Amino acid sequence: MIEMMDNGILRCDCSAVHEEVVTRVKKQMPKEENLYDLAELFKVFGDTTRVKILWALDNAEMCVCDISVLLNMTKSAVSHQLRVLKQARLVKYRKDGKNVYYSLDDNHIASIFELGMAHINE
Amino acid sequence: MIEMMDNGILRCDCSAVHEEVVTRVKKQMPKEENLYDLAELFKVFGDTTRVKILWALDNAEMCVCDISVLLNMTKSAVSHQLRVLKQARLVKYRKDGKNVYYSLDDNHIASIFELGMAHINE
DNA sequence: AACATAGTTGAATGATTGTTCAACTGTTTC
DNA sequence: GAAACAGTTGAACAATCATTCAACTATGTT
Repeated sequence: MIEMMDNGILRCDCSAVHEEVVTRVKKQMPKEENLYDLAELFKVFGDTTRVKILWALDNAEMCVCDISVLLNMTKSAVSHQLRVLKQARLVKYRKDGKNVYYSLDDNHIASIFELGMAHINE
Repeated sequence: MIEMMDNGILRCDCSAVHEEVVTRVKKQMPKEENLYDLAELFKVFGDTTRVKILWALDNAEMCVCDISVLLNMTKSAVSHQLRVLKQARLVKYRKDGKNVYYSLDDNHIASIFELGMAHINE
C-alpha cells in the first residue's frame, strides 16, 4: 500500500499505476529536509548576478566596489547578493580598512559549474 | 581603463578600487550568454518538487501518475514541472497507451546533486 | 458509443525575489 | 571635526513563478 502523507489526505487525483515502483523509489529517496536544502542551494546558483559573482571570485578575491564595476551594478545590489551567498556559506569575507574583500568559501562550486556548463554545451 | 558597458552609462556608484584585478577577471569571464544559460539551468534545479522528480527518475522510469502518488501532488502540478524539466533537456519521455513514461535525459544530474549534497553536509 | 482514466494546458492567484532608492554605519583623510 | 568613500540595510516595487482549478485531448474498456 502507498504510504500516506503527514495529514493522511492524498492530494494526488489518481491511483498509482505501478505501486511497486513507487514504494521502492520512495524508500531510496533522501530525507525531505535534505532535498529541500539541495533545492535551496541551487536556488542560490539560479541567478545570473550570483553566478557572475561566484565565477569572478573563483578567479580573484575582490571587494564590493570591484564587483560593482565588473558587473556594472550598484554596490547596493551587489551587497544584497553577497549577503545571500554568505548565508549559503558560499563566500567568506575579510575587512581591511574601508574595504570588505570577498572570496569563495567552497571548493565544490567550480566543479558544479563545470558540470552545468557540460550540460549546456551538449 | 574599465571597459564601458553597452549603453556607455556606468550604473555602479564607485570607481574600481583594484582596476587591474577587475580587468583581468573580466577577461577570464565566460560569455554573458553562457553565464545566463548556467543560471537558467540551476534555476530549474532550484525547486523542491523538481529536485524530487529528478531524484526519483534517477532511480526508475516513472509515469506521471506514479510521480503524483510518490510526491502526493496533483497530476497537473507534476505535469507542469515535467514540462519545465523537458524544456531544459533534463528528462525525456515515451508514450505507451494511456501512460507517458518519463526518465532522465542527462547523466550529469546525479553528479551535480552529489556535489550539492557534499556542500550541504559540511 | 459511452465512460473512465492518464495526461496536458491556459488562466488566475498568492508567494517569492532581484533591484532600486534612501538612509544609515564605519573608516580614512584633510 | 568634517568631508569623502566603502559598504550595509530595510522598505517598496515590478517581475517571476509554483500550484490550483477547470476544461480539454487521447487512449483503453465495457
